Amino acid sequence: MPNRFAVIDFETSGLSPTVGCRATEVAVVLWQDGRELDCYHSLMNAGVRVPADIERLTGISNAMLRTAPPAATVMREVADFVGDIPLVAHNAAFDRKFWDHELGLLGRQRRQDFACTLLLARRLLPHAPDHKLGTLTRWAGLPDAGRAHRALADARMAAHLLQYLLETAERQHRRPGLCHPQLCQLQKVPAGKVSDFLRNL
DNA sequence: TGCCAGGCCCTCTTTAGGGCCTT
Repeated sequence: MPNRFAVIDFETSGLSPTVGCRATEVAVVLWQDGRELDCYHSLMNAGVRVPADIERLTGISNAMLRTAPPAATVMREVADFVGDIPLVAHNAAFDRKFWDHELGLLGRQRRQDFACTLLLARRLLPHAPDHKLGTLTRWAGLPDAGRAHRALADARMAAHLLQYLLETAERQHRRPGLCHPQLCQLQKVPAGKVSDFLRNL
């Protein structure tokens, strides 16, 4: 059975759907056995205005969104693309709440858990300068995937980081090929118990 | 005009506070 992951990243109009923020761009990288198999990427028009500071951060302008496909169309496509493949994101709590919210607007529900490269990096890479996606990418010497804070580049960076984390677990703890349920368990283990947890898997 | 969230994790903690991350 191949070890497959759907690594997802949203760009949004703000930090939380609970205050009216919506997704503006989504990308999913289908990652299997250390390489990208396929990807989905689209801007999405949810009918919200992007604040100027977020326009500057992401480079996604309101003019770009006016001509983007409707959010509902994009979400149907990306949900069908992902299917029941296990999801991964950097700071998954953020992407999970937008995934759940946007699917909810379609009357659909999430079908799988999220693994989080931020939580995993805090456990497996405790000596990194910090655990921002960009910092970890540079610190670990991972490939430059393009402009940061665009969904496809960030999803590709997170996919390479996931691979680096899997290889770190293999190199440091002799645990090859951790699967998604094991990653979801590992990300909740107290930082001082990582070696014990991996040894006893 | 400026601000808005929330889960995780550490510590000067646990009857709490604040930094880290995401946009």
